[in-house]
Amino acid sequence: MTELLRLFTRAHKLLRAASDEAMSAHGVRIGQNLVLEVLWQTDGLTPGELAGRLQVSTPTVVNTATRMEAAGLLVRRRDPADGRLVRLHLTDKAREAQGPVEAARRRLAEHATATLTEDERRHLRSALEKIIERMGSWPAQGADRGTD
Amino acid sequence: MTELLRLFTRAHKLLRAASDEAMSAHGVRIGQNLVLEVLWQTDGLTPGELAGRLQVSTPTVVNTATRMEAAGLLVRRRDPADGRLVRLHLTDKAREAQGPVEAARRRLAEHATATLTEDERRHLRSALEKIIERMGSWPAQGADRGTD
DNA sequence: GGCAGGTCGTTAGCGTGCAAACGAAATCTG
DNA sequence: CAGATTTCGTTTGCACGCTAACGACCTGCC
Repeated sequence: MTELLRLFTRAHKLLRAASDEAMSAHGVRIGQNLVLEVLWQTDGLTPGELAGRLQVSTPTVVNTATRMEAAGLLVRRRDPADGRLVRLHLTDKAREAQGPVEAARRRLAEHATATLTEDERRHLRSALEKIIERMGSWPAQGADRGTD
Repeated sequence: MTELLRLFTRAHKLLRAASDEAMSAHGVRIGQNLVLEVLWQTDGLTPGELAGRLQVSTPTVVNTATRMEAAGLLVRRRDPADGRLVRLHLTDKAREAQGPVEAARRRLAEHATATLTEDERRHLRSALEKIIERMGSWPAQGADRGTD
């Protein structure tokens, strides 16, 4: 039964490594991809907003943003109306990476599930959704953040 | 399609956090669990052997072992026959944790999949195995990558 | 026997996640 | 209006993965 957890860990590690490797070719590391996916849709969010959408802690977003800034993927701008806020804006470089990065991820997902039938993929997706849903009711988990 | 990767990441994060939280109550952190699972079966392995079994890099095992040593879960012993080797031996504390930790993980796995039918769990397990199998053939993964 | 090269564990440095402590800015109170 | 409180981002310090560089040890060859 707990072997399911092990399988999960193993599969995730492989997928993560492959994903990182695939995106690195386009100047994007795996942790930055989450941020990009949101900012490609909605530019100029704050670290806190991003953290909420990504279900990640704010320091994680801040640190990732710092690395992305160093990598020339985004710039920080102080919100003129509220001096506490910082708005993250993508650079052209980041926008140009969208196509290639999304394509790379699509290829990866297809490769990983190549030996699954369409039906199996649907089942997998469904099972993952159920698990995610279910884990919201884990004692120490659902308590605070996560309002998206 | 790539949403499957996102679901995977999300589910893994939730499971990992819950797992860590569940085991921390017994003095074991999530990264240490992999090492323990192997050493509970076969005590006295070297970092390199562990890394091989766990499909993890040797430095990862070394660092984890250092933390586990500090936590009183294992001791390092130089191999008398081969001075390069270090053998990792569990302490009583680590052996006593086996029951509780395994029980906690079993509870977690059952909780996470509580809304899945037995059939769905089997499908999930099968899908994960196929993905793991499949990822062995990802370009940069199994073999070393040439200059392409 | 001694040195070259291979095989170990370790260290250093980085990316990615977390929680807790901190400082600055806005807002709410008296 | 001034002080307390709340709300932000950031910093700090930790866990856990990785690669690359290093140092200790063993082995093989002369």
